Amino acid sequence: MVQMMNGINRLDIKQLRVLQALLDLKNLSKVARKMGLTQQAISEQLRKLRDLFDDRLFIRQGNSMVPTPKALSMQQPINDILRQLEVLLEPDVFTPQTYKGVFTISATDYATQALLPQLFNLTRREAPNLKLIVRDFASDNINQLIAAGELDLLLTFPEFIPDNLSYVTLFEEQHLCITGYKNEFATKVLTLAQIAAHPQLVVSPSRANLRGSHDQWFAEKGLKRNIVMSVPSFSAVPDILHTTDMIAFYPARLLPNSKVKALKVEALPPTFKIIAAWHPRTNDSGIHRWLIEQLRDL
Amino acid sequence: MVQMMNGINRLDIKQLRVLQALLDLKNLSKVARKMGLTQQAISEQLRKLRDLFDDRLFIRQGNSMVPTPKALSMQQPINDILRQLEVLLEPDVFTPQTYKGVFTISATDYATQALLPQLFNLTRREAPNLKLIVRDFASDNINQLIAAGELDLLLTFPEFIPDNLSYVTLFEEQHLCITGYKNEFATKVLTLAQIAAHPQLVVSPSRANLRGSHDQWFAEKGLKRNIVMSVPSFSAVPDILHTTDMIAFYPARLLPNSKVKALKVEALPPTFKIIAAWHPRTNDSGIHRWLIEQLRDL
DNA sequence: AATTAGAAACAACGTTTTCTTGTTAAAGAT
DNA sequence: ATCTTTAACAAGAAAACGTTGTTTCTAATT
Repeated sequence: MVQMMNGINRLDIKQLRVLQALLDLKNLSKVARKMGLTQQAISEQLRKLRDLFDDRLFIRQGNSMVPTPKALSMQQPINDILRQLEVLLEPDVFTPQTYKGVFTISATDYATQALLPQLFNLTRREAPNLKLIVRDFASDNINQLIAAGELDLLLTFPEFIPDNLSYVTLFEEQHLCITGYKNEFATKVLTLAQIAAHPQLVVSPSRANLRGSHDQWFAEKGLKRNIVMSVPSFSAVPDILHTTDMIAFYPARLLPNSKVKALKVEALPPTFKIIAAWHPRTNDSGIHRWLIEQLRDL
Repeated sequence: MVQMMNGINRLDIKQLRVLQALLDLKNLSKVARKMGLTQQAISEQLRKLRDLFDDRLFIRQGNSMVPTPKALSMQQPINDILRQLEVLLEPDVFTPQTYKGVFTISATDYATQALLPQLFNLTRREAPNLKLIVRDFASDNINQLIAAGELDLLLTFPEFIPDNLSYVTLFEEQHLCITGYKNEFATKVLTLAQIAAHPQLVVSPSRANLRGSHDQWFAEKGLKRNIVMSVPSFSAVPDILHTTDMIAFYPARLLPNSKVKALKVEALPPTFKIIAAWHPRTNDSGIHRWLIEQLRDL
């Protein structure tokens, strides 16, 4: 790993621009004026270019400098390279239609069901060259993954995100009380006591236990829920309710569903928020901003 | 034409290499080691890059630097640009099969007939992307044209080329004495006196007059040629001889020709040289060297 | 919780590069 | 022949770059 001071390291973009201008104007003084420098400076750059390319490059012919074949042969490549450099420096306007890349989202089970189908649908149409990877939301090593850039976006509940991340609330969600569609329940409004007493199913994505997200809310009202079953994901709930007489609290956005129906209850549990969170380093990223914007508008 | 010190002029190839290496290694110290510099130097370059692109580019995450989306999006273009720069710096090996360009040859009437058909044939096969332009050889403004790069190569006689040009002799040519194929001449060897006395045609490309290139040679032998006609180009000679009883001195390389036949003469006029000449600035040009090589081998 | 190790950032200074002013030399143009 | 234009050469000023020395940050370990 020695400092190699031959070839590319001796070349400078400014020198390329000098060469380009010389090929165009064939006159050092004009190039100097164009670039806001003195003729002597251009002469010196030309000397270095000659040394570097081992070719005179331009031969003085009276009042104009005639390019050598070597110089002429470099014109096109130099123009190409300089144009690419300009593109590189242009502050990039994000255009979903042409954006090409892979984007990794970590989403909770709920977010996957409530948001991603529509998001996929949208991106297939609006950003056909964008590839999305969805990973399970594993709240323990989130920090590592997102810090290392292995995750680009989190779709989850506020309580799960580390506080060094940026985030926006996408929407508020309401749990409704549901049961299998053919279960015969009173059509009249149920009291919370009746609900609490009924055998019920909870979803516990993170830890497998018989505790539900609204236990606290029931407790405040002096009630204890009759939880008899716990599953790790929302997706199984309708199927289970369909064949049993259990009830469950189920996010409104995942309804309607042909296998279940909502029950009328005297009070609804507190709403909860769904947020999108990302690492602050991606605050200015076009793809992030666009995707988050789309998620908010779904 | 003000000195615009924003954007491309602030960027440096070395900085691009730093960025490339950072994207690869994600660690300033390692990049520094790889490039034979100190960590501090890389840090300073990164600072400038951040300023230039208005983006943090890399966020420190413990022992590694995580690239921002902006930095990631620049990886491919930067790799492309750097590779193109390397190609630019490689001393180019000339390969006729891929060479693309226009080459302008100024050739005398004779050279056009004696060399160019075979050269065209060869280049179509060996250098399919090379375009050749042939111009009449006008000896008075040759210097200007070749100095200005409007002519790449001259195919002519040594006496016509300015002495600041480089040249090689392609071959020596012999004039033969010819007449129309059905003319009834003695089959025995003709004396120079007989030739001189016979009505004859000369070719005077440059100045229209009744003087031929071998007048001097005849004069040395005390003879004066009976020149009765002058044409500006060799190509018309066989047609004219075909329908008259004239004779002419005609380059051996343009024979045989169905319309004329060579006569036996007691002595042949001096040979003459055909040279290829070019501007010294193109001494090292691949295409020049290749074409001249081909012409010598024809 | 304190310590340690690895790494980036900041600061000051020396070196190299680049640009400028001044001048010379070469090639056309008047 | 003289004048003008323009490239090249020279020396010094200014800017950029890289180095050593030091501080700050972060994560891993005790």
